[in-house]
Amino acid sequence: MGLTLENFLPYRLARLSEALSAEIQPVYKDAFGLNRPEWRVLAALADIGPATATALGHHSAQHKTKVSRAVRALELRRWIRRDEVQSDRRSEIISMTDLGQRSYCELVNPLREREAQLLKRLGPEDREVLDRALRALEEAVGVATHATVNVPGTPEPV
Amino acid sequence: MGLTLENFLPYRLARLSEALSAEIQPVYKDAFGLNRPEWRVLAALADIGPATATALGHHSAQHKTKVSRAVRALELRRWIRRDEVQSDRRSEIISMTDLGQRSYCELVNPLREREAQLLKRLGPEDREVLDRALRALEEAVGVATHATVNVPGTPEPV
DNA sequence: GCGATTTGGTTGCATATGTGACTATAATTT
DNA sequence: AAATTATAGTCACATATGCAACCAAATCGC
Repeated sequence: MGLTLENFLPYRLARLSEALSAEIQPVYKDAFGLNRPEWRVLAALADIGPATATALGHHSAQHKTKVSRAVRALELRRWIRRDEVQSDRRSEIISMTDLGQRSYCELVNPLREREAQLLKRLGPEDREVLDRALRALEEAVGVATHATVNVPGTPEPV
Repeated sequence: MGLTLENFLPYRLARLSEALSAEIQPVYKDAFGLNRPEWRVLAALADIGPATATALGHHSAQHKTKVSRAVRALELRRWIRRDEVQSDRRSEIISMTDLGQRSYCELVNPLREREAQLLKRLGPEDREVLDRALRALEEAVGVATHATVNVPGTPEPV
């Protein structure tokens, strides 16, 4: 009759996600005082290079208000810079400053390490399997940032 | 140099979790006005039967303040009831009322359906693989509610 | 080329959540 | 058994977040 929370996929994913996040968070939070939206914007910027806030939001899967606030905070730190774009004066191109670059580099290694430690707890084939499974799920819920085919009935998760 | 958000496990899980949650949420939110902590407490209660708030928190992987607030809200709805326990007057045993039972039943079927629809988008072997992968990860981050062996170096998540 | 609509981004407000302090009771220590 | 410590649960407060309204600029439609 019941549904058994333990086996309920959304619950399992949420629980896992929180656990992983709790393992990762200290790296950007305790050492640098960043919050998650800020860390993500920075990472997105490193991934795709100078871009508009909207593009960063897409690439980091975040609501535009989160991006807006994160961008302001990172700008105050002088980790990023905004430049007007003359062809469209509504938007601005966001890019990392040198300081931002350096900070990101300091940040990214510990993060990679943590992830590696995590993955090391899985066997090599488990890592394989996990990656395939996640890819399938991402496909199924239409969450792949790139190469999204925009299936008709699927509302964009913004 | 970069870390490629797309391939960063914590990010992938968080994104997936949010997407799934967004698919599930309408069922308990729009139709019943429940929020996630409330839904989870109810589900936990259905899973393990009458229990203390602490036990429900463990079983639903939620902070005690979330549980506390959810319990109050559900009590106001008359979906659950609290009974004093004479052997320990600090805690109280929480159980579902008849109304709560009925409501839960109405709730659980649409939720199962949604999950089924989701899983249907994966092939049968993908479902297999996903389950195995998640189990491995749960094991790796020490998040299994039951049968937790409490590995020495692993701090309890709450 | 002017009104209507869309898009990029910000902000006010209401809600959600975690932390730490707190009350009350139970268990442990001595 | 008195004193200490631990546990169950609640609450006040600070922060985080999403929604909706908003502004400004660009695009569309005729």
